[in-house]
Amino acid sequence: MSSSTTIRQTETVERLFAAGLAELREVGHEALTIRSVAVRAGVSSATAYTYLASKNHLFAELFWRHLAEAPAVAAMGSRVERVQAAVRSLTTRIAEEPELAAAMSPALLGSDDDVARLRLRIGAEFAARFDAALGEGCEDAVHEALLLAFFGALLQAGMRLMTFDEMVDRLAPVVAVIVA
Amino acid sequence: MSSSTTIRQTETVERLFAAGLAELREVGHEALTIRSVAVRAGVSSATAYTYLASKNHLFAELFWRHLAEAPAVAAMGSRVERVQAAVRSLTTRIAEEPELAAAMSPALLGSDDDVARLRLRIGAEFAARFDAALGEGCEDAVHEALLLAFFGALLQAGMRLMTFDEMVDRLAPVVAVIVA
DNA sequence: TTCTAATCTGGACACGTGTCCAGTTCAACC
DNA sequence: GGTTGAACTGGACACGTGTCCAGATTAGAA
Repeated sequence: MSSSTTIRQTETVERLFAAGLAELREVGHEALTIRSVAVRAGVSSATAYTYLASKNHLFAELFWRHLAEAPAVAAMGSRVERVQAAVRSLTTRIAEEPELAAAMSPALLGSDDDVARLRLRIGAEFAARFDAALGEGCEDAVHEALLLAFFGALLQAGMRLMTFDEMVDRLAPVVAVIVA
Repeated sequence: MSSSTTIRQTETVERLFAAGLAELREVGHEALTIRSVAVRAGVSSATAYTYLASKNHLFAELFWRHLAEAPAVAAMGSRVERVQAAVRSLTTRIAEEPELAAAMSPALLGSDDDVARLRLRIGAEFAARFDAALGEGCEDAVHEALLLAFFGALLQAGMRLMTFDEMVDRLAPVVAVIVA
C-alpha cells in the first residue's frame, strides 16, 4: 500500500464520515442506512462497506471523534469543582449533537470488533479525564464510582429516562456526594 | 375479549416467552430470530408477531420477569450493608442468565413503546429496592448516585468491559463510597 | 348441533443488512 | 504513453425484519 493510495483511501473514508454525520443530523439514526450514506458521499455501497463495518461502527467512530474535541478543563478550584467541570465539558459536548448522542448508546453495545476497539478508547477517555480532574491521592473506589455514575447517566439518557441536556444538572450533586 | 379467549391468548403468550428463553439459552441472542422462537413455541410467525412487537420486546419482557424474581433482602445490618445486599441480590440474579443479561442491554435501548414501558418498570424496580435498602432520611443525591452507578455497571457489563459476575465485587466498594 | 367471533395460519410483501465478485477506473511509475 | 495494481463499481445474493391479509381452525353460546 503506497502512500498515495493511502491518501485516496483516507479521502474516501473522510467523505464517508462527513456524509454519515450530515445524514445523521438530517434523518436521524433510525432512518439512516449505510447505502444512503454511500450515496451522499458519492461512493458505491460496496465501497462504503469496505470502510464501515456496520452502522454501529459508523456511529461509534463519529461519537469518538466528536467526543475527543471536548475541551479539557483547567486544573484549578477544588477537587469537586474540577470533576464537575470535567463532567460539564463532556456532557455539553455530547449534547451538542443530539442525534449522535441518541445513536451512540445502542451502537456502542454492538459486538463488532471495530466497535469494541472504539468503546475501549471512549471508556479510557472518560477515565483519563476524571483521573486528571481528581488529581493525586484519590481512592480507586471514588474514581470507579464516578466512572460508573457517568456511564449510568449516559445509559439513562440513551433510554430517554432523561435528556442529555439534563445530565449536567443531575450529575452535579451526584459528583459532590461521590467525591466529597 | 371474553375471559376464555383471554386464557387462550395467555397460553400462547406464555408458550412464546418460554420458547424465547429456551431458544435464547441455546443459541444466544444474536442467532435468535422471532421465527425460530415461533417454531419452537409451535406457533406461526404471524402469531408470534401479534404478541411480540420485536426481538427487543421479547428480551425486555424476559429480563423483567427474571429480575422480578430476585429475592428481597432483609432490613437488617448497617445502611451500607443493606445496600450492598440489595446490589448483590440483583446482580447475582442477573448473572444467573448470562445470555439474557447480554441480550438485555441493547434491547432496553430500543425505541418500541413496549420496550419503553418495560424499561420504566425495570428502572422503578431498581429504584424501589435501593430505596428500601437506604431507609429513611437519606439524601436524594445518594439515591441518585447509587442508581446511576448501578446503571453504569450494567452498561459496562453490556459492553463487556466487565463480566456480570464481576459486578458484585466491583460495586461493593463503590457502594461504600457513595453511601458512607 | 350449528352459528359466530376470535384466533391462528401460510405465505407474500417491501425493506435493510452485510457479503461477494467480475469488471472498470484511477494514479503513479517506468 | 503504456503497464500495473490498488481502489472502486454495480448488481446479485442469502438472510432477517416486521407487515399484511384471505382463509382455515377453534371454542363456546344458542
